[in-house]
Formats: sequence, structure tokens, C-alpha cells
Amino acid sequence: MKQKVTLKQIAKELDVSISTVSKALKDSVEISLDTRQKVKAFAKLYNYKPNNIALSLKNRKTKTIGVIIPEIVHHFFTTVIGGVEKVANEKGYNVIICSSNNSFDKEVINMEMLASGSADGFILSVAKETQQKKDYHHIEETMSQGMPVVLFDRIIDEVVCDKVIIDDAKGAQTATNHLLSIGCKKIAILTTVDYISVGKLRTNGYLRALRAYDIPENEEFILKIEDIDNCESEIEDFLKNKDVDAVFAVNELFAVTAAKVLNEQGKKIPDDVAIIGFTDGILSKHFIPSLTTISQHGEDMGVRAAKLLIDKLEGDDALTEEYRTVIIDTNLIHRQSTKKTKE
Amino acid sequence: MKQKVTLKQIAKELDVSISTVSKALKDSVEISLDTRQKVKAFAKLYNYKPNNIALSLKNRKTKTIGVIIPEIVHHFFTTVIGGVEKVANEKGYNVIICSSNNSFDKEVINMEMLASGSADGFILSVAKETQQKKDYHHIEETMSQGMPVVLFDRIIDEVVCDKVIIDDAKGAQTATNHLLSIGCKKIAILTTVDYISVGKLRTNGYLRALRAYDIPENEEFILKIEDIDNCESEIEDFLKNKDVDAVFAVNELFAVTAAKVLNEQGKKIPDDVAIIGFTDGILSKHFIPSLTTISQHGEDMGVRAAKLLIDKLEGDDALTEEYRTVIIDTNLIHRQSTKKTKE
DNA sequence: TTGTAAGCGTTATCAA
DNA sequence: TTGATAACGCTTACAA
Repeated sequence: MKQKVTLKQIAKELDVSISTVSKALKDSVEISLDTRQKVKAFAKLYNYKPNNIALSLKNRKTKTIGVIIPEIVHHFFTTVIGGVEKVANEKGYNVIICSSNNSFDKEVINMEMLASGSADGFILSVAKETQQKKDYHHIEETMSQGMPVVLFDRIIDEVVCDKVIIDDAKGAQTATNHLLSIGCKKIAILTTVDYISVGKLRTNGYLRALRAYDIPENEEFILKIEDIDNCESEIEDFLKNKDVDAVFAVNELFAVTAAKVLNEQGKKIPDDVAIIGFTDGILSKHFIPSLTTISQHGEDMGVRAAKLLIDKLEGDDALTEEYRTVIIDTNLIHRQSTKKTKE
Repeated sequence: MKQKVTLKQIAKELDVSISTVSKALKDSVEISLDTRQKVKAFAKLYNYKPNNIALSLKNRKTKTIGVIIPEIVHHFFTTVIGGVEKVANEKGYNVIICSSNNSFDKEVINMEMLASGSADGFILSVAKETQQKKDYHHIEETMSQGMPVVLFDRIIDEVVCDKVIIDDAKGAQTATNHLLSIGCKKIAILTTVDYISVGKLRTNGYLRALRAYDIPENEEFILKIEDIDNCESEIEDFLKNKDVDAVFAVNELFAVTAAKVLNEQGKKIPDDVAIIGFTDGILSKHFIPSLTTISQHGEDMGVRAAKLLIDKLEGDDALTEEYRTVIIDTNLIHRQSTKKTKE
């Protein structure tokens, strides 16, 4: 089992100095053509690759971006990562992905680990628990140590940094408006508990849309779900014997589960009940009937977040104190679950 | 904007030597209790964290595992990552995830990048293009440089290393047998082109099951799909006017697409046509009807792969030349798409 | 044209 | 009990 070859070894073999080898490999004119060629041939033969760790230490930058997301098994976040990787690769950056699993502790650990040498900056969507605890010291600390942070999707208002978000309230309003425009009047919302920022904003958008249509807010039509992964029984109870003609769900899972529950209750979608979701993932697309949804453009978010971060990383220090918030447009994707055939 | 604090700075502030600080922070008995406390208090105050990069350089290991997968937007792979992370975190390893996007070049680039200092070993599922090209030099090279590699799912027989796979053929056989056992006779298979190892194996399992039931192989019932993401029209054409009573699909997307197409053709699932898929992802679970499927236990695969790798990483060199292949059990998850109600 | 030496942040060995 | 020094692999002034 060979070891990785270093400059030192090449230098010894060729009986020159380390710096000669280093310069030769960089095609420095300081070194004679002859030596250069000799060194390069040798390096190639032994498959020399500069050691990134040593370079990072020397340059005091790692050329890698740390991405921390609440859940890796989640289509939306993976599309964001796709966008980040695209930009990062173009600009010669590496991407390290860690998931917090929605745990505050794991988020802190991951961040500190990457912050202590592995990443130059962060792209982060905070864990559910972090939003609940309102403890952001790890983020503040990271920034105060000179590492820029870009927050996306699940952001924190109190933290001053670059941000990439969608207008959640507006998206929800668009969704609700669409339901209203096709004649729905009894519109239920399946949303999350309020401490999840995006859930709350979407709830607000829904309410705003109703108000604009002079429809009174009805507590009975609002279900705030805490445990996202076990939402079925809650949704079932909520929807049981409820006279609704539309459901707006703030994520795919709620939307699909609602469809399933309504199905079992003998309701037809979209004729009896129209459904509209949030996040354009594979579930919405492949479900029968396919689900109308608000697209969040995850990849775009990733692209913008990466650009913001790299700008900070490579920008003049002068610009450093300027923080931007990029708002990505959402749009309605019309599918079968809101196509009324009768009426 | 503060900079990260180093031993050197602490040493200067406290007017002691760097090595004293280093030892004090490690609670070395060499250092007086007094100094130890003073140093530790100061380090805490300034939030000192040892620089991982420097440690990596010194120890010549990074304590991180590189994971390279064909696609990050893919539920199965993310579950595997979940398993890897679990073990890695327990054992004090960091996980870096890169996606090859099914591109050979990107796989090579990612691997070389991580290999040159960022990771101690690899967990890898090869890109489609790599399987097609049969060029494995990057993997061989990485191993010859002393970095262990564990291949999973899409493995390469020719490469000698640790592997974690499922018995794809057996899983497919189980699936097909199940269809046969509920009375299906005209079973179509939606599979991938042969150069994708898992696709081929699953096709073989399907054929083997048919043979055991003395059902002749029928070319007409086999569809080999090249472009996985645009399978709909192909599946539609294939299924059009075809008299089948069951479909076995080698992945979720094919299964769901088949269901959709059959639906549009007025066929009822499972009564007219039963469907069984492969990979227990969210699509199968939430589809209506829910899809019977072969579970690949992605998380388990990740767990085993990580264990194999860490064993190699931490094992005695004596064990180094021993390679293991772990076969993860698959099992059939019964759902609605194969529950015949009439007959 | 080539080589020496310092430095990136740490730890370990040895000397004081 | 503390400190100087070398080393990990690399780059880069500066000296030869």
C-alpha cells in the first residue's frame, strides 16, 4: 500500500530542494525548463496531488462551503443543495453537507466542527428545535469569528446576515386566492405550529387572502400540527365530518395525507374538495390526482445563497458589513387537484 | 470582526509558551494546577477551538468520511446517508457528502478532491456513467494511496474492496413470486438498461422467478428504460393495449408512473393489474393505492457501510487485506397495490 | 537557476 | 513546572 506522495519525497528522489519542486510544478520561470519538465514528469508518474489540508492551513482558507439543513431526507432541501453545488463547483468550492436532524444540539455540534477549520462559510436552514429555543449563539459566534453565514428558508429575523427566502405569506395568499377564485368558500388550512417561521407566515398569507374576500376567519378550519411526521390521525380527526370544499396544506406531506384521508371518506378530489400544497416535490407531481402547488424553486434558492456567500468570502472587506435578503419568487403550478370539472 | 483565536495568541496574552497552553488545555499533570486553570478560563472566555485543519495535518488523518452518491435528490441515497451519519457521529467522524450527478467526470473530480486531504476513506455508489464506461482508475488509485473505499448499492465487481449490497436478484424474485402467488400470470417488468448493475440483477431475478413457475420468458413483457427521468412516454407506449395482469418495476418512479398510465387507460389497481415496486420510499408509501414494494433498508446499508469503513480506518494493518461483502436483507412490504379483492 | 527559512496551528519530545 | 524545537505539507520571500 503506497502512501500519498509529497513534495519532500519528489525532492529527495530528484535530489533537488522542496521549493524547487514546488516552483517547477507551478511552471515558475525561475526554474530551468529542464528541471521543470523533469519534475513534472516525475510528479505525474507518481500521481502527485497537492495536499489540500496543508494548503488550507497555509492559506487560511479551505475553499469549502458548509451546508447545514434540518433534514437530508427531504426533497426541498436536496434541491437547494443541488443549486449550491452548481455554483460552488463553478467557483472552485467544495461543499460539505451536514444534517441537524432538526436537533439544536446537532446543529451546534456540526457548525462548530465545520467552523473550526473545515469550512470558510455557511449556508444554513435552522432546525425546528433552534427556532423553538431561540438560541442562536452558535450562529452569532461563527459570524463573529469572521465566517459569513447565509440563512435560507427557515431563517431567523433576529440574526443579521444574508438571507434567501421566499415570500411565504404571499405564496400562501396566492394559493388561497386560487382556491377562492375557483369558487371554494370553506377552505381549511393544514399548517404547522407557529414557532416554525415558514408555517406561521403561510398561515398569515392564508388569513390575509380570506380577509380580502371578506370571509371571516374560522378557527375550526385551522389545524396546527406539531408532529409533522405523524400527521395522519390528526388530519383524519380534523377532516372528519367537516364541511370543507378546499384544503390548503403548507407542505407536501400534509397535502398528500389530506388527499388520502378525504379519499377514504369518500370525497372526490377535486370535485368535492380541491387541494393545494406547498413545495413542488415528487409527491405532488406523481400523486393521482396530481397536486396543484406553490413552487419554492429550491435550486434557485441554493444558487442565490451560494452566490451571496461566495461574494462575501471573496469580496473586499469594505463590503462586509452589508447584508442582503434575496426573495425568490414563488409560483403556482396548476395541476389536477384544483381543476373543477362540474359547477 | 474578530479572528479565530489560536494557541499562540493565548500564549502571548498569558505570557507563557505555546506548548504550556497546549498542555494546560489537555489537563496535563505536567502543568501546575494554577496555570491550567488560568489557561482554561482564558480559552473559554475567548471561545478557543482547536483548528481541525492543523490537527489533520499533524495527525495525517482528517476524521472525516467522504460519501459520493449518484444523486442527492433521491430518497434511497439520503436514507443511506442517514445511516452513515449515525455511525460516523457516534465514532467521532465527520461526513462530507458529494454528488456525482451520475457524471463520471464529476465523480472523479469529487473523489480526487476529497482524496487529497479532506477525507480518510470513502463510501461510494458509482455513477451511471461510470458503470457504462467501466473506468475505475479513480477508485483504484484512491485505494492504492491507502484510503479505504466501501462500495454500496451500485457496486463494481471488478474492484476489490468492501461492499454493501442487497441481493437484488433475490429481491426481484421475491417480488415476482408474490405476484405469481396471488395469481398473476402476465407479469411485465419495467427495468433499466443492463449496464446498470442493480437493474440487470433485478431483471435476472424476475426471469428466475418466472422460470421456476414454468412461465416462458416473453420479450414483449420486458421494457428496459435508459432515460430514467423521462420514462413516462416510454412506459405509456409499452403498456398500451398490452394484456398484463401485473407490473414489476425496479424502482419507485417506474412503479408510480406505471400506476398513473394504467389509471389513465382505465385499468384498476390492483384488481385489473397488480403493481410492485422496488425501494421503499415516500412515493410508494403515500401513493393511492399504496404500493407494495421491496424494501432496501437504506439506513441499514449506510450503517453497515460506515462500520466497514471505520473498521478499516482504525483496524490493524494486518486486517487490511481482507475484504468483506455485506448483503443486507430485503423484504416485501405488503400494501394495497397487490391486494386482489375479487378473483 | 536553485536553495534556505519562516510560517500556517498543533502536538510531542526533550531540555531546562 | 515550563519552554524550545521539530514535524505534518505546502508556499514564498529572500539569499546564494
